[in-house]
Amino acid sequence: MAETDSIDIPQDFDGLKATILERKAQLPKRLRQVAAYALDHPDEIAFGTAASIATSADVQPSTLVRFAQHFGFEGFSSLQQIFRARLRERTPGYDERLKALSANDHSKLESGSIFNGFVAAAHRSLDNIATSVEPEAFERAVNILAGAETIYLVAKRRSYPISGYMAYAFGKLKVKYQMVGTAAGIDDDILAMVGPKDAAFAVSFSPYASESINQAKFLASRKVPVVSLTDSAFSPLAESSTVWFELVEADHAGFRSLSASMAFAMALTVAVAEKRRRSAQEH
Amino acid sequence: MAETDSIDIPQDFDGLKATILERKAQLPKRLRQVAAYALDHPDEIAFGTAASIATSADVQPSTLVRFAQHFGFEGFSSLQQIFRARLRERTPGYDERLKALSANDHSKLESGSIFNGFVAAAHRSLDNIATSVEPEAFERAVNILAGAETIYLVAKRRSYPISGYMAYAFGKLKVKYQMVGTAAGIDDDILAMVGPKDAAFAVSFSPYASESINQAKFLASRKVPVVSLTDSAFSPLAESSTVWFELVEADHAGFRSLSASMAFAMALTVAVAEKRRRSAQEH
DNA sequence: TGGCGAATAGAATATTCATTCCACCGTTCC
DNA sequence: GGAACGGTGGAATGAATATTCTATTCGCCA
Repeated sequence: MAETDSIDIPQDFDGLKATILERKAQLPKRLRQVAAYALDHPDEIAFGTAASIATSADVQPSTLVRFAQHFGFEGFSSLQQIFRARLRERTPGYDERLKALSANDHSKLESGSIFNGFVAAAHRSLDNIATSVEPEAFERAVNILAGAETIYLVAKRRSYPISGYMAYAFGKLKVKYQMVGTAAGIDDDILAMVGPKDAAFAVSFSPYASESINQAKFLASRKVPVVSLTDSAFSPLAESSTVWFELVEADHAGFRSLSASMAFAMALTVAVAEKRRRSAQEH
Repeated sequence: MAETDSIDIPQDFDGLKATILERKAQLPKRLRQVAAYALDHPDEIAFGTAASIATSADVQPSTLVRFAQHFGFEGFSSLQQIFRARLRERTPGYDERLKALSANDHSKLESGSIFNGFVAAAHRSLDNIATSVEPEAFERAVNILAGAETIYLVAKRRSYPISGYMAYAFGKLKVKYQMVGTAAGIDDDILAMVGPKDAAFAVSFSPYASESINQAKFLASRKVPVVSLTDSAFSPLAESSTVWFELVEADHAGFRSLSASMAFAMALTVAVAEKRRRSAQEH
């Protein structure tokens, strides 16, 4: 029926928008009406049903289908997917960064796309963290750790580099800390020394290392405040935590980024040291 | 039937999330499963159908309805509205988003500016890395490490988390590696075993840890190819390296980010494993 | 004015969907 | 040990949906 120029069916919202604007002049009355409505109310298209949209746009449902088919889509539903994808991907700055990435010539080489992928994932993670971490909670976490005598760092496996960095930075900043879980066996001895004046920072992402979870539980049972960083509100870590942060790292090829966690760890570390410096000055 | 406590039906996503977390412990198995999925994949709930979501969450469609009713909603559809509203409200415009960043911002609170600073520094680092790393050099580095029998990881202090991550990832990927510099004293013994079939990856940023430099020199003298990551063309590490990458991390308050280095390390790790997998398939 | 083709409206249809219902299972409480 | 109960899976149901089909209208040119 309609000439299915399968070559130039718009694949994303920007492409669709461009195509619509291009052909807008040649469009029949009702289809133009739909075009205008679609570009003015993209959210409605994304969420509404054909019937509800038709009513809003003062058009028949069948017109929507014809509109979609006119642009090469199979039907209204597949057109709608474009509008939905637009809302999904709506991570700020994401498009521009991706374009900048593909502009360099990494992708030409075999390993290049892997490199690009991880840089992009790191960007996404960072975009995400800025909105997901609540300033008040962060402030509370800083207060807890700044008030502690010794800060216990709990992290295993994939999270270990994070506590590793914090250990280094705390050392430089003359903040007393103790890593839990470096060498096997002595963890219990270390944990036996904790007191209510101390505090802990725990990091664990799915799949959660059972030792970290247990150690956090133990600390909580000893009335030691626990600040934790994890990837789900349902993380078993959250139960044992006084303050916890949900941080979903973007991934590439199944390997999750660590960039957001690292940035968080750095900020927390420095903020704690800064807080201590200030309160020391006051006395 | 279900006691419709019409007073506390969550009206927005945040309220719903709070309610879910509150009752999480008392939830039956399947409902908890749905709860976890819902909070971890809100976009899927917003756009998917009950059937598709049920499949993804490994649950029956009816369970979704029961879940919704359990929280006071009439059915799944009305619950879904909450998730859709969440996407609607997300400020779509780019400039609006910037406004949101500074308004919803951390900088009001004491520690907030520190947090923002580190996230921004991480972004800058990542923006930087994409242009400063040459694809050809990256490809060469991958080839060198992929061809090695054992990969020696050299990093101290601030760089240690990077090699720490690589060690974890290499372990998962079944790539033979050896960390140099974990415990004091045994480094020499470890290095005594290196052969020309091996390769090394060294990381060191200014101020360069002298041990890392010396170990890299030693490796080079043994004809072991060294891939290195450092922050200056004048780095003493560069002299001993077969391939080296200059990577300047942005800093906040004098603390340099690690995000770019981490992204680089991940990319390198996965690219090496991928290369090995492919060449293994060919034979 | 008359005729022709594209465009449209609106009913008809087939599909998909959320919801309901019921039988089964595992616990808990007499 | 058995009854009661909340939780669960899965099929049945009826509503709602996108799409198709056809009669009608509209715009255009002779």
